[in-house]
Amino acid sequence: MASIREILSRDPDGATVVVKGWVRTKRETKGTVFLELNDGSCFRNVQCVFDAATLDANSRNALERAGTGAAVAATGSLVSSPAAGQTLEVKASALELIGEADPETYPLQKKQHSFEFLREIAHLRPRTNTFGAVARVRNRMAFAAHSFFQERGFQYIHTPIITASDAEGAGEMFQVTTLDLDAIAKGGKSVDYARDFFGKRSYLSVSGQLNVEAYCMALGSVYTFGPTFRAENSNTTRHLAEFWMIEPEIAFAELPENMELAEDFLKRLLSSALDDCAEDLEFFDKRIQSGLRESLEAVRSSKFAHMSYTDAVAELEKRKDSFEFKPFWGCDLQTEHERFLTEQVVKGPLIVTDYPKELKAFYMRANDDGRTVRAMDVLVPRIGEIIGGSEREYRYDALVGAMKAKGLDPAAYGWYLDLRRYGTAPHSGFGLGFERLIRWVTGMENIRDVIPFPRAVKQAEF
RNA sequence: UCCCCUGUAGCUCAGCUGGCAGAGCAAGUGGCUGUUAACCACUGGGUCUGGUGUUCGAACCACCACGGGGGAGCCA
Repeated sequence: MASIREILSRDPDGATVVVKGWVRTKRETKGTVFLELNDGSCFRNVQCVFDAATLDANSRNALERAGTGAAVAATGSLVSSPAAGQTLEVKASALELIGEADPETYPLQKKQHSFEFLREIAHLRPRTNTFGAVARVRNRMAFAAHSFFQERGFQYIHTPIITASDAEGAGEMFQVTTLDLDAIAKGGKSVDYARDFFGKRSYLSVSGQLNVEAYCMALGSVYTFGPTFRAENSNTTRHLAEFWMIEPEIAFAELPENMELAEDFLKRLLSSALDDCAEDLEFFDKRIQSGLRESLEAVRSSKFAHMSYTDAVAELEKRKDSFEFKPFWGCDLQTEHERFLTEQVVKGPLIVTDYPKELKAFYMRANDDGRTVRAMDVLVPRIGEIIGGSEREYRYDALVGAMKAKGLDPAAYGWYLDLRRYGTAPHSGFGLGFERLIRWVTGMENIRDVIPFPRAVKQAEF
């Protein structure tokens, strides 16, 4: 059986084809019925044309009951279409109704639905234009990410999802337990984690970075691409409790090389979207966010701007009055600051480097000035921070000092410190939020609409 | 966690100062010789999110709960 994508690429030579898919719309005139089928293989539908008078009873009955959402198989010949709107169509001679969709109750109609409504039927929304396109782009972006790294000799490392380290320092964690919480609550006793599955408290990982650093110090260029869990009580269009993160880590590399990698990586992903998902992107450009393609094209052919945190703050201070939060050296860059820098100052992606050490994690390489670290955040217009990375602190004493300064116990990081004790070397890496990338590439506003089944605060349906 | 908005038909919404529950789309039926957001006509469709209160009378006012959205913080 050929996919609709494949069928639509053929010549209209009258050959017999069987199209299996789901009915998107049905249009009827007295003698002719038009059925548009989609099978998810591409954005476009294939139009099947039925002459009711020439159909046998079975097909006529199937056609009558084939409403929006029904699964059907149409048999006919592939011909060029006499009407505008499509070049090819299937002149159908038979229709089989595979799975009915009662039009009285099927929630999807042949009209536009709000994303809020579609979120409530997440199991059916992939059957819409928008969510089908999102899924295809998402797939392609994952493929492009692997291709990019594999072509450059990076090794894909599977870092653990469960961790017993409660101090990875990247946010609230979900606790994992096999203890019977109901029984413990009823018993009124305190929890004895020694009796838990791992013999101690354990959590879902908030980052694969610390683990992948170990493999970086053995295999050179490595990356992770896996699910990540954050139990933050954040309710925004850009946070999820469960999301996918890509984290490359490169050995013997300092910050400039890291920035170059991040820029090459993002450009490669954009190129793949523009070239490999042209049809889907055309839809996003037309219906979701106008000017999308042009802005992605512009990024692809631009050079990312670079700015130190200190210079960024100086830039912001010039326009102090236009901000709700007044910028000052040492402040965290607010959303409004990030947007100003990317959308007004550099009008494109911006890499901000060398943040005050107080704002960043313990593992970042300290600069000689004693007050900044070699961090780099990639900010993009509309989205804000899409990548957070750094050169890592590879000097044992400096790393222990940074831990203590942050109130962390070096003893809890024994194996991580071993990496600095034996054959340590400069290395750098970053984390890319995959869903944020998809938001950027598709123009979709809400991060819950670029992952199939979103998990967020008070939201774990489906 | 904080701030703001919102909840009325399957969907998107209107509903004035408190006085008989509305529209468009969808669905059903009929019509139409090729439609493509098809078109035309007709029909059915409601616990106005839930609770409590105020009132002769509540979709509308007050309070509480729940759901949805947006913004901020946290971050990827």
